[in-house]
Amino acid sequence: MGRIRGIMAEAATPGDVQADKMPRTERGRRTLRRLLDAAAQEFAEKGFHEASISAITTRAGVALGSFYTYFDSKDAIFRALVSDMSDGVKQAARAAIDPAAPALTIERQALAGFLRFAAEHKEVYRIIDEAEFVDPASYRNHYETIGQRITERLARGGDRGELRDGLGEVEAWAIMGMNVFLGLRFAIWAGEGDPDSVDVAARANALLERGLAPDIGA
Amino acid sequence: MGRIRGIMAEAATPGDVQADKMPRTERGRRTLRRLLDAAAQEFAEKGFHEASISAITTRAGVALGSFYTYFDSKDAIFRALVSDMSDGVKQAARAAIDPAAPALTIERQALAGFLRFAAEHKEVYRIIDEAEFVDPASYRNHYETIGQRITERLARGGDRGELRDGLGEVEAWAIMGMNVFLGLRFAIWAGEGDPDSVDVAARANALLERGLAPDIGA
DNA sequence: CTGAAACATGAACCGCCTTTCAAGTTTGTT
DNA sequence: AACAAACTTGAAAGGCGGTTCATGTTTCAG
Repeated sequence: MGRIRGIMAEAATPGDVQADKMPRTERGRRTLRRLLDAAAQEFAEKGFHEASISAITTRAGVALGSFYTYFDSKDAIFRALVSDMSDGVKQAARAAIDPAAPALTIERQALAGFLRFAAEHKEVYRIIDEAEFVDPASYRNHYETIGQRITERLARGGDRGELRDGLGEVEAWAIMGMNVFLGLRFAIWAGEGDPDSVDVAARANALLERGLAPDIGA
Repeated sequence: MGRIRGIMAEAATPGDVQADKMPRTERGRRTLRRLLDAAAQEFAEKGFHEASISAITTRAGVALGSFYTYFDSKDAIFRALVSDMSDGVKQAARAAIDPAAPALTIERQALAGFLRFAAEHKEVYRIIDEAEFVDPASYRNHYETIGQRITERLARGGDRGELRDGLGEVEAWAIMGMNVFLGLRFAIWAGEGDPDSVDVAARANALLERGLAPDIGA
């Protein structure tokens, strides 16, 4: 389960910290992991600006000064989290997909996987969303990467005759926006009487399959 | 064009400020308007936390202390802006719609109107988005209200036989997410070779009309 | 014209939080 | 064992920006 698990519960991976700050002992790796876990919680609960480094170090059970052994700044740890979580979202989606399935089935699986992931990792959702303001480049990169992947899937579906030809970036972003907002409404803000992931994904998929039009002959 | 125009170029409306802070003279109304305009720019450029009240008052050509004649806090002026801009978005969408048109046409008009509005008022987009973190209640209220409106339109379309029956909140949020992300990608982040509002709205509408499926007999 | 209310001013207060640093402790290697 | 590098520590520096306030000016009703 890759990097999310990595950051959130196990070992941190190289890309997350500047090279010169990478820990070289077991103790160092443990401290780094604690800081990242604590930061994920703190940022998720308070948001970037309300979160304080001293609260992060307290949560992590580490001295304030130790923070700067691993990160150059508050921004740096936030970026590390975003980068890791972005990878996590992508892997969760990929893991939910059966690449051999028909194009529409793939989209349904991707959405259902995303909804499940969002419900289980609300903090990921919030942190990536806040990156729009704290670390815009990462935010944009996150969605552009996902958009590309969907665009490719649509093209492949077209080649196979399972989808219309000529589908492109517009349709990909439409699908992505659909997925993100359904995640916000039915995973993050989920309420009592709301439909579950599977139902939501099925309804959204019906929309993708035949649009809003009445059934023929109905 | 209602409140956006109101805040952004003309008179401020009562709901935007606490009752006890409402200006009672012409001079006061002028100062309030300058503060709101300056704040819109400042928040859009810097984001809520990087924005400073002293920068807002400088922009507005007003003394620092005067700010507190009109607003209790930095949060308060942000909330006032969000509330106003939220109304502005809704009115822009409503203005773009011909209520007598067929259901799908209405959705296309709403999207095209939104895209045009977003392109012209990028600051609105950013400020409302940042409300997710600065003023979550307003953010949620904004999207829930819009979601309701779309839900109603879908139900009416169903009644008229122009759309499938049984469309509801899931479909409404799917459409809303689609619209928001298309706005982000093709209005806010618009690049050189990108399609214009009309093309994007047309393609999105085709998606709503018939989904992704191949044309029958193609 | 006049006085009270509305509004304007900007220096200073205040708390908060990021970041630094010099001194100490632990780890791992030779 | 012994030493260098890695790591830890928490006090305090250093800034910054939101908010207050006492004083001065403008507005406008009577």
